Amino acid sequence: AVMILRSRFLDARRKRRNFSKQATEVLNEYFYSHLANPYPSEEAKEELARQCNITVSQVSNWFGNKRIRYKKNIAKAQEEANMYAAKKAASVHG
Amino acid sequence: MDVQLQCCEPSLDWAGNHSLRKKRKPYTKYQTLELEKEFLYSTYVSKQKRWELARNLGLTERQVKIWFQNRRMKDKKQKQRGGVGDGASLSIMGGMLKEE
DNA sequence: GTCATTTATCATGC
DNA sequence: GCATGATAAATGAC
Repeated sequence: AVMILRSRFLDARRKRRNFSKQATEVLNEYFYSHLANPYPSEEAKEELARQCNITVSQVSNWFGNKRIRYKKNIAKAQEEANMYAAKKAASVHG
Repeated sequence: MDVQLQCCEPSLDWAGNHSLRKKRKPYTKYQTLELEKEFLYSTYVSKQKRWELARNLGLTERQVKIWFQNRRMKDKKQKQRGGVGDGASLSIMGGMLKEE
């Protein structure tokens, strides 16, 4: 029980703040200019962290979330496109 | 939002299908509590203890092993982050106590 | 073993 | 109500 209380304090989710607009801009700029390989090196992460005034871990978190969510949106958009393409094809032949 | 359409170059090899991966399944409070309890005694678990934990908690030995690995990483990360006393005031404690 | 990830989930912001 | 940042399971490189 005591352990749970301590974990509540250590859990930073309960005090999450959105990054500044400038920070998000810097991160997005790097992400989309390295879209072929959006995996910044440790040095690049430190530089990004310095520019954005956040920690290296936060930079890693941001890129992790960005990659999976970007990929998911692409997949969803593609799925939607295929669905409407199939619907159109069916209506034409029907 | 990531509504930047792939107009020219959809060749993102890094976005490969890892979809055969086993889905993440959160552990129960009891499972986590027992694992944390054992972690207090030792951050490394013996093979014998690992077998017992797996059997008692309905987990595989691999899951117990990986839990301790992740838990050690979490512990290291917390220690790097300057310990427990991060300026949290005691007044917030009251709100937490009645949650459990 | 560590450690950077992937992925789902959690908790919060708005 | 989702967008977003952080964390919890799970994998794989080394």
